[in-house]
Amino acid sequence: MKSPLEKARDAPDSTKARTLKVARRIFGEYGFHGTTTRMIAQESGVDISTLYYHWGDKADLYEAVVTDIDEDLRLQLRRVEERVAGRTLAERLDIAIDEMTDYLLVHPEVSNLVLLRYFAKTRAEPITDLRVPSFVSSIARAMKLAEKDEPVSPEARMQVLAIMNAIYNFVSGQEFFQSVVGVDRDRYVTLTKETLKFIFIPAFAGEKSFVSMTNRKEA
Amino acid sequence: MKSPLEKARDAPDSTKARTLKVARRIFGEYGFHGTTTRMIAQESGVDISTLYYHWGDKADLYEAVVTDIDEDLRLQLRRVEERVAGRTLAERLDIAIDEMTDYLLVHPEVSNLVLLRYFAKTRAEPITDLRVPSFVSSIARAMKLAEKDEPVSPEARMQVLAIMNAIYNFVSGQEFFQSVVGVDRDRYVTLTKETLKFIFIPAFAGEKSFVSMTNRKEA
DNA sequence: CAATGTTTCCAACAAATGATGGAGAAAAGA
DNA sequence: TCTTTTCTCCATCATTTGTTGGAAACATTG
Repeated sequence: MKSPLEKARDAPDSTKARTLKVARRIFGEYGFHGTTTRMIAQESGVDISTLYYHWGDKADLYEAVVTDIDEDLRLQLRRVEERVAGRTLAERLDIAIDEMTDYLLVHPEVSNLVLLRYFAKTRAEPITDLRVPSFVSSIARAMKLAEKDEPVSPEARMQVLAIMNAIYNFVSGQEFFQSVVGVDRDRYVTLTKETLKFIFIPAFAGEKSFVSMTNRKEA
Repeated sequence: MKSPLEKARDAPDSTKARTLKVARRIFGEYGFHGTTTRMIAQESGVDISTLYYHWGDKADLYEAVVTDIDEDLRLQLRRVEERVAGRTLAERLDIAIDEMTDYLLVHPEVSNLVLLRYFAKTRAEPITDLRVPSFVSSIARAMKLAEKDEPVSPEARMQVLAIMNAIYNFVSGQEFFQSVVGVDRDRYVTLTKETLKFIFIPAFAGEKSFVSMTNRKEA
């Protein structure tokens, strides 16, 4: 038995699948309260009541979007994980930054939605949780910041969050930051990757990187 | 002749000043569309029409909030700049991270509002621009990422944005990230500072930091 | 084909929300 | 004190927004 969400994924041309895709984009751009059901219906070329027929009320649709995005992100993280297996830490970071940046630039609503859930409250808190905690652990393990079968330390979790957030920020803030930096889109993408590597590779794979974080008092 | 905003700042107990303060907080928590004028009025203990009397319509009030926050942030950046003058780059980073983190934790609506303006569209785009571009340049100069009277390079701008965003994210995402990391608030604050230093000090002041990212002028 | 189930749209409603006019209270100025 | 100005609230309005009932169109099954 398939869940409604899985059904929508199966038939990508169906009205239901199309409305979900549009909802992802618009919720990602305007946030929960900035999005109206009419905006989604109109962009989908569908009557508003059709939306309610398929997805229930606005909060239900939003939950479906969050679940859908979480699943996409999980798959993408797994792909990257496979791609970097067996490499050195510096190489893994290099590849992961490239791949995640490229992926998110094609699906900006993913990072948009994640960031908005981090930073903006909704008046009636939605029920669905992001699967960020499990993603963070799995990335920390892939980076060998934790031993297999050992719990991932708070330090390692914070470091993973810092990396993920830095990528999300540059992707979702593209429009704004591009104008601050004063470059065109291609250059911005290149600069994003270069900057991320410039910052993170020394910290995790530089010469001093095995001096543990907590013992490091000076600099 | 004083602007209305300056007047509100002068008399911190006035209704007008109080409503602005409440508006800062609520716009920061819920974003523009997630905030209703009634929420602000109620939290301020004031009738809704009093709000309109003082500030004009919702967009006008929002603009006043943005301007107000921009000014606070500018002052804080200047304070930090003075505090770190004459030190080494590693020390400057160390101090700046501590100071900015502490400041933003006391005024979380500042980073909330900035981040929401980066990442969330509003249906009717507000007119006021954040003064981020000028802040970025001035920080880059303070970090000696650019020579005096020379334009600040795109590379340097990106690096400054990365630092600012990392701090903003950990402060504004505190509630969410704290639960991901599984620590109490005090520990989270400590971890935030440690993680930021762990990441940024090697990149900018570590041994390999003079291998230029492109053609970064060093200190 | 007939009958049944599914999908879509039109029209409408109720609540929430942004906004205002006007009366009175409070403060400032004469 | 009287007058004028500033401020606050109550009542109300118009629009937007979330949501639904029901009829028609379409598809599926017997």
